[in-house]
Amino acid sequence: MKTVELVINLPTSKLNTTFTYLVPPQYADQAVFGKRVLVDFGGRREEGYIVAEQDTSEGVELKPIRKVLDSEPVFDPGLLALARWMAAYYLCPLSTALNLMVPKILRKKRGRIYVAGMDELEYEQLYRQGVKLDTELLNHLWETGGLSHSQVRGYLDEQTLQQWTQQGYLTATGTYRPGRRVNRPRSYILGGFDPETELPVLRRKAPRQAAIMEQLLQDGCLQDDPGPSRLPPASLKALLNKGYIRLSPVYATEPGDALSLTDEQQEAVARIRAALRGVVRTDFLLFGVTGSGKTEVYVQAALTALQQGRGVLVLVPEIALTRQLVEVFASRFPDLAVLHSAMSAGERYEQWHRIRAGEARLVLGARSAVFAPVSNLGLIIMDEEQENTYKQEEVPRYHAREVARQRAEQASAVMILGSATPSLETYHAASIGSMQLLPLPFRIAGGSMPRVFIEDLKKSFRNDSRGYLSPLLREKIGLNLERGEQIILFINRRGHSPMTVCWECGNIASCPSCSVGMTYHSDIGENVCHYCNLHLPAEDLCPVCGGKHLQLLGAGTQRIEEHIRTLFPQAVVARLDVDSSRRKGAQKSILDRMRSGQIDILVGTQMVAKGLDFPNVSLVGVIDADGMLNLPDFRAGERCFQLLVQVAGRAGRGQSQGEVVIQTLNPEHPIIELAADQDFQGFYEHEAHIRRRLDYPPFTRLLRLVVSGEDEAIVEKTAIAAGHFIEEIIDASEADITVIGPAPCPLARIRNRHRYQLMVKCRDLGLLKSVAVYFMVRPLGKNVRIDIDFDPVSTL
DNA sequence: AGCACGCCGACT
DNA sequence: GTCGGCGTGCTC
Repeated sequence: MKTVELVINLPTSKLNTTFTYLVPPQYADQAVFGKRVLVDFGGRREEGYIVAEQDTSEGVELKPIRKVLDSEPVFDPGLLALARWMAAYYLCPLSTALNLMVPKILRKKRGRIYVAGMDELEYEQLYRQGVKLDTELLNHLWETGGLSHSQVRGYLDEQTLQQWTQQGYLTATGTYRPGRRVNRPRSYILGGFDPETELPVLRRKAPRQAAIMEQLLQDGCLQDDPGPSRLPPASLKALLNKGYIRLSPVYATEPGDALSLTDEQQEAVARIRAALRGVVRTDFLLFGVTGSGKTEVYVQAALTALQQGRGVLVLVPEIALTRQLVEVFASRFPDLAVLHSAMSAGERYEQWHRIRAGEARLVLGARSAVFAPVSNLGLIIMDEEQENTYKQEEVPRYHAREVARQRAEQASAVMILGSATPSLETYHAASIGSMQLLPLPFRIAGGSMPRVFIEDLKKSFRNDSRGYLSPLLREKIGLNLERGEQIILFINRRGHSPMTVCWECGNIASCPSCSVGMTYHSDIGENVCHYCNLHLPAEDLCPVCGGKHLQLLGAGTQRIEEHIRTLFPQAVVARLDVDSSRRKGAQKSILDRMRSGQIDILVGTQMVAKGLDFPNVSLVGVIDADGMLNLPDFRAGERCFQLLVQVAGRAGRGQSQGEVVIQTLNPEHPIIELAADQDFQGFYEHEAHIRRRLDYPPFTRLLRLVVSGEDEAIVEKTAIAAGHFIEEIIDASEADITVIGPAPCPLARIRNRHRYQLMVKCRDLGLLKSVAVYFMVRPLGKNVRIDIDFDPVSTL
């Protein structure tokens, strides 16, 4: 008899084991690796993932599977191995990790199906207890494994159906057959076809195929768009089968005839190619300043892997902020599959399906694309590897970089991490030789690095206290406008102003459920909490004392935008932040207007710092560098450096020399000075020194425990108890573990939950895990939650 | 996750 | 004397 090993789809690590079920003969063909099935588990109906198929000698008492839910497998053995690794590394339920592999549309059941809530034997018992159901219906259900709503209605009225479902005699479930796939255009090219001999034959026997071939011979390429003008599918299929035509190849350019590459690019490409051809896999750090031509190296590496018949995965922080990279890939690789969050579930599924079917061998997407079902993976490229968006902040809290590294290892694939400002972890790995460093130190367009001015706000405030722009920045903006050049102003805070203070009672408007101030948003006239997104109307009078003297302190993008408009009424000003680009297409329209020169000054949050390439921008102003520097997070310095270098890189990408003005209260701060010099090496040494001394990553492993709950006293008590427990482990093992805290999180309360955190530092990952396991297996108490985060990126 | 089994406090 | 708290263990 056939049996299957199942992972039950319930979110507990306790179920990271498999259960064996019997496959009734009628399901033998359908119940295969990677599909989901419905089973009786612990007295109820649950879903299980098939992770192995076996045969067993008869006589073993096993429960049978009830139904096969998928029409096609949702993961392959490689992805299962990756999920297993995630479950072990991040200590999450295996089923939760497997869920990540399944496209969302396949997580929603379609076509409601009713199955019997009991088998024959169980029914006999019920019958003896006086429960009388419709035997004919039950027999039908047992035979077929499930009937549709209308079929069941053939036996029962709606009310009885509802009643029986409620009592558990019937179970409503469904299958995971997705909706219709969206047809997408395909292009075909000539296969093996000899017009001289084969065309006349075709004309006689299959005139429609002949017509297609004539068209193709004439144009060289054939586009088949869905819709009324669609080519006859049967003819295309016949031609494909004969090998006369082929689906258009994956790449447009031959790897040989690369665009002219610089020496450094050639060297990088050569080393990546060697690794792709070699036996020992290698990870690379492609370290290149903005404009140094990383993209072309990616493209060449991808071409090589595809030529070897291997798949390629390209990961980007966010599709919307990486449009230029996406466009390059889309134009060079017509069969690229793109996965992003703005797509409908159906569109994503269509892409997922193309990847799984091997139709698309190159996949580009954000974080979750690391789980795309690419087979025979040869290369993973991760652009802007330092970006925090690669870290998922919900369970499982994985980091796509680490998952990618693991996937590359399992698939013997090459990995390239690309950045102009690598994370400390990655650069450290490169400097100790566990990754190969590929430097691209120069801008290829020949553009020089921008000239950076550090403006001491203390000094300019003494001279002129008006507004948020120093006289220097104001003057430079004026000059730039006269020259008809564009300007980017960067302020890492959205909204109008982060603080509303009452000068009569001293009250500061703050969120009722979080321990943060409300940010005033002038466009909607509301106060917004940036943590729980609560909107409250902004009042004219103080809500506490009724006082009239409310003042808005500090500035965000909206206030800077208004300020600029009054200072430079002749200029066209636009704002780019999540608020201004929330409406669909709004962001694209702002960027297009910027590109075509309709906008003179673009004010924005870190969105303006990333990946934009506007040749006519010759001035970048950083309104407030200190806000980034003084966050209570050990990575604040690193983040500040990265943002400053990135935003500075927006200046002078065209002909003229770019200028950058950094406004700060701490002009001598090493991070500011190093960023002004664009001195990554200096920054690395500076920051690595601090991290080593304070024992922070990359010199140790970090585990963050957040205890949260509505009752602050209980939360504090639990956190302290947790701390004591860890201390005991430390004593017992005499290992080098350090515990910091417990202490209230910098954001001490979010959504009405008080939060305390503990940081556990230890070089030995195994030991850190044993600490975490304790808290996972045994939740500490009622009304308190403990969240576990390995390698946290934020500690707020 | 849900549910059963199992050992200690306030009550019809 | 019971009813019920949730701690521990199990689900093929």
